[in-house]
Parts: sequence; structure tokens; C-alpha cells
Amino acid sequence: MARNKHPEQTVQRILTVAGKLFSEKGYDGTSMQDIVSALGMSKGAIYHHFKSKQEILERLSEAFKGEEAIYLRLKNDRSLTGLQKLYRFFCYAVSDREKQAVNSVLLLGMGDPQVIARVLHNATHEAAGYLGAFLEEGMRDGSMTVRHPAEAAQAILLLLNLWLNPGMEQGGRERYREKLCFMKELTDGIGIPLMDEPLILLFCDYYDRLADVRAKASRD
Amino acid sequence: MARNKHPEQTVQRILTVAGKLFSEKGYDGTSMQDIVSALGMSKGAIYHHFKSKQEILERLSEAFKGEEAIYLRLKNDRSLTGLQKLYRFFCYAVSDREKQAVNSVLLLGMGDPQVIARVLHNATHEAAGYLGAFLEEGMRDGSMTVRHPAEAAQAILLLLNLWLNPGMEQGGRERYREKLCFMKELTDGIGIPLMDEPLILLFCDYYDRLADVRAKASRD
DNA sequence: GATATACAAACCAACCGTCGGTATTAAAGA
DNA sequence: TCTTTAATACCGACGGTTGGTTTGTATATC
Repeated sequence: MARNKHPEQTVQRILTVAGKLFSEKGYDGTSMQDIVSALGMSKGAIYHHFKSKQEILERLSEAFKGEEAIYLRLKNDRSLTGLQKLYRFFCYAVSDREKQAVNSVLLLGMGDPQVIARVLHNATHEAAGYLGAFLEEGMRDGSMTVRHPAEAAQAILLLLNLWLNPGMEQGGRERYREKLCFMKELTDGIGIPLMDEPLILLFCDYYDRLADVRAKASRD
Repeated sequence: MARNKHPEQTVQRILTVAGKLFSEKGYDGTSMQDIVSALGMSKGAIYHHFKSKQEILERLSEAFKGEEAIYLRLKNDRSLTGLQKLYRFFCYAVSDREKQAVNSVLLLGMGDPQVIARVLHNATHEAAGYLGAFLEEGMRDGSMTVRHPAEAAQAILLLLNLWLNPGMEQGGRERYREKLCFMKELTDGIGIPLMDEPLILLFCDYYDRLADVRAKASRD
């Protein structure tokens, strides 16, 4: 139909390069011209595929939407309790997520206000609905004793996505582990015995993976 | 010394008008020209008193720094337990804060990424140090049984400033109250029996005050 | 009257996004 | 099969707006 037979590749290239730049220099710190130059394309090309700079960021953050898929899969699994579903959701969140997002702005670019706002919105709006459903299920089947499922879901996701986000951590690995221990007490305290040692280790891996990516990035 | 004998008044006028605009149209959505026009002044005048647009926002958000004063006052009071100090700190945070900040960007402008990032930073860096000290004190004097004081302080402040921030609430008054009930269970669960009924009512007042300001603002 | 300050206004580089134009291809018509 | 047509992929100069600077001037204080 047009000059390039595979425009999706172009879109991907734009997303990849823009994500890299955003995470290196921040969203506001990256100009459209920067992206254009790094791509060796024209401005018109980008604006042909994306209607604005914001839209690039939004598409980049859609990796988080992958949570919707895992949610739907877990939801209809009758062999699992609410707590087990929650547990697997967390496992996915810290391990499988890497595939699409470990290089993404959402982790490396965590210093940027635009990114923070986006993650926050995602946590308290989109994702909280899913988690809340698991918590309610856990109440019914007795696998947890949480009393305000909707609120608990929001609070937990807020802490998970912002506070436990390795991209936000500045205190090093040990402090991150301290955070995880506290998170265990917090969730236990509200009746959700979620955090066990294996999950904590998964979180630590999560942290280490980002540290690697960071180290590699700072070598350039 | 110069044309105007009372430059502080000019500075105040700039802060007031800029704060109003920021909260109405967001930080990025407000241009320097907007502020200049609303003030009926010149750009040079603003840049004579503030070195950047960011600095206006920072000065506006210094109301939060008032927490430092109350902290120092509480810190040296030997008649109070750690828990009592924490309690008073919270009372201050939701009641006294209004004097300078109820009209400020930090509540009304809570939708803005720049504002969110600033509040977040404030919570997990500046303020967390103070709170952590109270928690440690509370551990020693036995008024609470928290095990990870530094982490608890960060998590509590994060939830307080972002999640319990009335400017972020979109679910109405009842949902806000639900949040507060959950917050009580959360703090109780980690060994900090902080939230009692009077404090919850203070929070509700806090919410109502902002709702009033909002209603008044939308009438224009 | 010298000097430092409060402000004005013209000015600047950089920014995001637009727009008319061109190249290329898939499909439709002959 | 050859031509036409229309839609897509892309180009790059341009425009309006942005945050910020600079130069100039009036005035209050010493």
C-alpha cells in the first residue's frame, strides 16, 4: 500500500528508540528532534504513526496492560484460591514483566514526573480493579481475612508500583530487602499472608535485573 | 531602594496568582505568559523575583516544609511518647496545613505530574526522616511495636500524601472514609495504633474543606 | 548624586506539531 | 496485462508558543 511494506516495524523502532531516550534523558528532556535524529527518520514519519509525544509515552507504558491478560487467565481458574491468584499475579508482576518492560521507561525512567504520574494512575485505576476482585474472592473462600478489599488493593498496588519499584530505589539492595520485609508485615497485618520467602527472592531478582540494566546503560 | 517599596507584596501576588493558575490548568498547562497576563505585569518582573518557573512551584510547595518546624517542636518534648508525637504530627498535617496550602497547587493541582512527583519526593525523602525518628522513639518507649521504623515511615507517608490526599480522591466522600478505615487497620496491623475516631474525623474535615474550595473554584 | 533595585519590553533559541508535497504500492478497471 | 486510482509511508520546511535573557529605565535609599 505504501513505501514501506512493514510499517509495524517502523512503529516498533520508534518506540524502542524513544523509550531508550526517555529513560536516559527523561521525557521532558527528550525532544522530538532527538528522537528523529536518533532514528535517522523525519519528523513527519513519527507524526504519521503517533499523534503526539504523549502518545509515544502512553504506548510505551502499555506493557503494564499485560496485567489484564494474566488477570483474565487467573480469574476463571477454579482450582485456585483468591490468595493463590494474588500470589501468582505478584509473581508475574516481578518476573514476567521484564520481557517487555525491563528496558522500558517505566523502570529506568522512574525519575521522570510524567512517568511517575502514569504509573500512579495505572496502579490506582486500571490494575486496582483486578486485584480487588482477587481479594474479594479470597475473603469468600477464606484464604485471607482482609476487610476492605477495594482499598487494600489500591494501597498495595501503590506501594508495589511506586515504593517497591526498583527504578525508584536509591538506598541500595539492602534497603530494598528491608522494604520487602516490611511489606510482608504490612500485608500479614491486614490479613493477606502473601509474602513468603520465595516471593521475596523473586523481588530481589527483579531489583538485581534492573541494577544490571542500569550498570550497562551507564557504561555508554 | 527601588520603584516599589514593598517587593514582598509583589512576590506574594505572583505566588498567589501562579498557584491559582497551576491548580486550574496544571503546571505544564500554565505558561509564563498566562501568569504575566493574569498579573498585569511583565515577564521581567517575575524573572526578577524567581529564577525559573520551577522555582515558583517549589516556593509554592514550601508549605509542606512547615512540617519541619512542628517536627522539631515535638522532638524535644519529653512529656510525649513516640506514638503521641506521631499522632500530633498527623493532626497538624491534616488541620493546620490548610492555613498556607489549602488554596495551593499541592491539593488542587494534584492531577499534575510535576506536582505529584514533588509530593512523592517530599514524602519519601524529606518527611520520612522525621517520622522515622518518632517511630524509633515509639519502639523504645513501648508505645508501639513497629519493626521496620524507617520503612514504615516511608510507606505511611506515601499513602498519606498521595493516596489519602483529598486532591487525588475521585470516589467521593464515602470512599474516602472507607480509605481511612482501611488505613486504621493497616497501621494497627504493623503495630502503630494511631488512627482513632477523632483523627478520622479530622481527615474527613480535611476532605470537606478541599471539596468546598473545589466547588467554589468550579463556580468561576 | 551615586547606586542598587523593581520593573518593562523587546528579544532569543528551542520546542512541538502542522502542512504541502513526494514516493510507493495495492487494488480496481479496461 | 496494462493503466489508473487511491491510499499509505514518509519528508522537511515552517509556524506559533514556550521558558528564559538582555537591555533599558525609573525610583527609592544612602
